[in-house]
Formats: sequence, structure tokens, C-alpha cells
Amino acid sequence: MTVESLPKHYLVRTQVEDLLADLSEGDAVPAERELAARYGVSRETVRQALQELLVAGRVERRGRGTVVARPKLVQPLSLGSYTEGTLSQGRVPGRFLVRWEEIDAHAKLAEILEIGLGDMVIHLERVLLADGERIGLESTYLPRRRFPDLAETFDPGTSLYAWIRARGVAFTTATERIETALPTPREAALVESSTAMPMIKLHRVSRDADGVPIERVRSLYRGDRMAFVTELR
Amino acid sequence: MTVESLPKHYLVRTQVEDLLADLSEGDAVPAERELAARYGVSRETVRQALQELLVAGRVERRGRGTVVARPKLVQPLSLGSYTEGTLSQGRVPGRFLVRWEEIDAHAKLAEILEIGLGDMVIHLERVLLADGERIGLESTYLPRRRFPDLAETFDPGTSLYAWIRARGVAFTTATERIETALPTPREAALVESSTAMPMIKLHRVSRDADGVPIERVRSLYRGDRMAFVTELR
DNA sequence: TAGTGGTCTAGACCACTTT
DNA sequence: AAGTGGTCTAGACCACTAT
Repeated sequence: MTVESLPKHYLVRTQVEDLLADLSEGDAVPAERELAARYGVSRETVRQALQELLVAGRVERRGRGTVVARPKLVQPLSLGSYTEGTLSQGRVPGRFLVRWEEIDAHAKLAEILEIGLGDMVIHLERVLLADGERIGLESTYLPRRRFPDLAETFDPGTSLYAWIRARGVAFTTATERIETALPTPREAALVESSTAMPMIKLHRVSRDADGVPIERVRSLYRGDRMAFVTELR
Repeated sequence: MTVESLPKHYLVRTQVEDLLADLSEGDAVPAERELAARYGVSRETVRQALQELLVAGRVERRGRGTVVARPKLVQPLSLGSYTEGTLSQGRVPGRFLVRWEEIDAHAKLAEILEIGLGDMVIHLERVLLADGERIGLESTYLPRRRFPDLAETFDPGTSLYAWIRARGVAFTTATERIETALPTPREAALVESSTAMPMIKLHRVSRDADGVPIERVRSLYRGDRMAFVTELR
């Protein structure tokens, strides 16, 4: 890509950004066909410009039409639970279960959790909510041997972190990998987004005071709706 | 987006992924027009599928044609310098200056750096390299009063972190914000990427032992080429 | 029912790179 | 010169939603 001769979709993007400056959160953005006519470009070019503004979190699709987006939500990247992190930002946390299964540990999972190959692993997948909005998807893998009564006593609508801690297990360290990723159609549907919307993917392995892995978590957050903060020491 | 009836571009994406499984790093991927003919779809549909694989870091554009991508580079998200982080991953770090300016601090910057409104700030922008590959863009803002001889004694091709530390300033804490973002055409060109490629944007304020801000850094890393790891305690 | 965004097509022209 | 990806167009059909 050269610096000279800016692409049309980028020019449309900056023009629409000027429109947004005069609008408020939740206000309707002109329709794609209307913008195409106004700027003398094809609808596909407008769509590319809007896609960039969607990824940037400036606008969002809302039922019928496009509206000015709310600011991104911010989450601390910390050892604490999703519940605590969300509450600390003044948001109401929520979650609901979309999958619960008990599987044989394959080689990689067994290695990560430091369990035997073929040991049973509990996998729970939950949609994460902030103020009722779907903002992410969380997959947790736990060794069943360590938490045999999880299925009977844990309510998937509540904090797993709190449940584990209440059983005397201390979260002491965690390794986390952070990158961008695109969702599958299923994942996109679960968070009410699209396959073209980049997500923030987090891979975490949490350990107890003895350095023993407690859980492996894979989280997928909507890149247009979430940002993370962390304190480095 | 509904779960049923998968979009064609996603089906093409999975079919191309199957192709990639039989190829090695650097091998050529069939041309877009060839893939369109092979799968009986339009070229634009193939392009959407390839765009998803580009974002995922599975393929990359290379001169003429598309090839199987190398694995993502991994950087620690730590207080240390880019040089140290890159070396710790067994990569050769590099950087070159693309902008040097001294500006009056505007309100927000003055607040962040805890300096007077209108105090002079040094802004340097550098392209970051790993093994010679352009992987990111870094903008650093420093109060000139604290580093008056920066222009005379600092070589922008070297580690700024090391230069500051050598002057007896200790990096003690930092606050970092992490999110996805799209580059402007200029930024995309500098890292040899495109405006449609999601980047990982980092905002950092580093502080010394007294809690005084040392610098503000805004980094933009190619999302298709970089991942980050951090240790949580 | 009318309007919206989501998807897909067939084709065009361009800049660039390799042969 | 030939082939590649980058951009853009004009149009089509669809599912969904607000009226």
C-alpha cells in the first residue's frame, strides 16, 4: 500500500467520521445507499468504510440500521475474576452457559493441565455479559479429578473463580497470551457479531500456590466493544 | 448472523485451510482467480476468505502472490525494552526513525505526563523490526525538560529504554491499555500492511520510583504477525 | 410493506512484479 | 508480456425489522 492516492473507502471513512462528530451515542447513521449517493461511490465502497468504523468501535449495527456506538468497555487484565473486574469498572457482570461437556484430555491439554493423557476434563463455555450486552465468550477447561462435584454444586451463571477459591484453592500466578483473532460463524453468532469482526483472544493458564495448573481458559472478546488495562511492575 | 447456512466465504476459508495443511511455510497459495474457478465462486468471495486467513496470520502477501505465513512472533508484555523482549524470544530486534519532532504539550498530553500546559515534548516515531521484518510502529512522547540532550546523544536506532536507564532513571511501574485498532493508510504503509488489517494497539505510561511519568508510548503492532504474553501475579 | 444491512456476482481497470 | 493482488462499480437477491 502506497501513501499517495488514498483509497476511496478511506476518504469515505473520514467523511463519515466528520458526520459522527455532530451526532450522539445511539443516533442513527445515514443508510449505506444514502451515503453512497451522497459521496458518489458504490455501496460496497461505503460498506468497506463502515466496516472500518465498526472495527474501530465508532458505529454499531442495531436491529435495523447503524447507530453511533457507545464507548468501549474496559476490563482489567488481572488474576481476579470476570465478575470482580466488571464490577470494578462500574458495570453489571453476567454470563450464561452455552456448552457443558466432559471430555478425555488430548495430548496438548493434558500437558498444559499437567494431568494424565485421557484423564477427564470438564469443559464449560459461557457467553459473558456486561450491562446485559454480549461482549465475549469464555471456554474453561478443568481437571475433573480435582473438582469432582463441580457439576452438582456449581451454578454456571455465577463466578467460577469464587467457587474455586471458596474450596480453598488460591489463584497465585497465571500465564496469558494475547492476540487478535477472527471468530467462527458459531462464535460470532453467540456474541452477536460477525465473522469479519476482529476479536481479542486470551489464553490463560492459572496456577495455585504450588504452581499446579488449576484451569485453562480461552476467551474471545469483541474487539469493537472491549479494551484491557494492566499494571506492569 | 445466524448459525445455520454458513456464508460461502467461510466455506471457502475452511477449504483453503485444508489446502494449507499440505503446504509448508513460504509455499505459494493458488491465485485468487484460480481459487474462484476451483470452488465455483466469485473472486470477491475468495478475497473475503483470504482476508480472514490473512488476519488469522495463516497466509501473507509476498511481492507477487500469496504464500503460507510464518508463525506469529511473541513478545513479552513487560516493563523491559523492546530490545530485551525481542532478544529473549531469540529474534534480532531493530528499529528506524520515521519522525522526530518537538511539540507544545496539548492539554491531554500535559495531564498524562504531569507537566505544564505548553511545555515542550519530544515525539519520536520508529518502525520496529524483528529479524528484519516490519512488525510495528512506536510513538514515544517525553518531556524535553527532563531529557534536554536527547537529540544530541541518543541514537534512534538503539534502545531508548537503555538510554534512559543509563541516566539513572528507573522504570518502576507502567499502566498499559490494550485494544484492537485499524491503521491509517500512512501507518499501514510504514509496517507494509493494509488499512483493513487489525492491529494491536498499546498505550503505555511508564513511571519512575517516585511515580513521576517518564514517557507515554503508543505502539501499533501487526495483528497478523504478533502475539503478546504476560505473567499475572 | 418498505427499508435496512448481509451476501454474492461478473466485470473492469490499475500498479506492481516477475519472467 | 503476463500474471498477480488492490480497488471499485452496478446490480441482484435475501433475511430481518420497524412501521
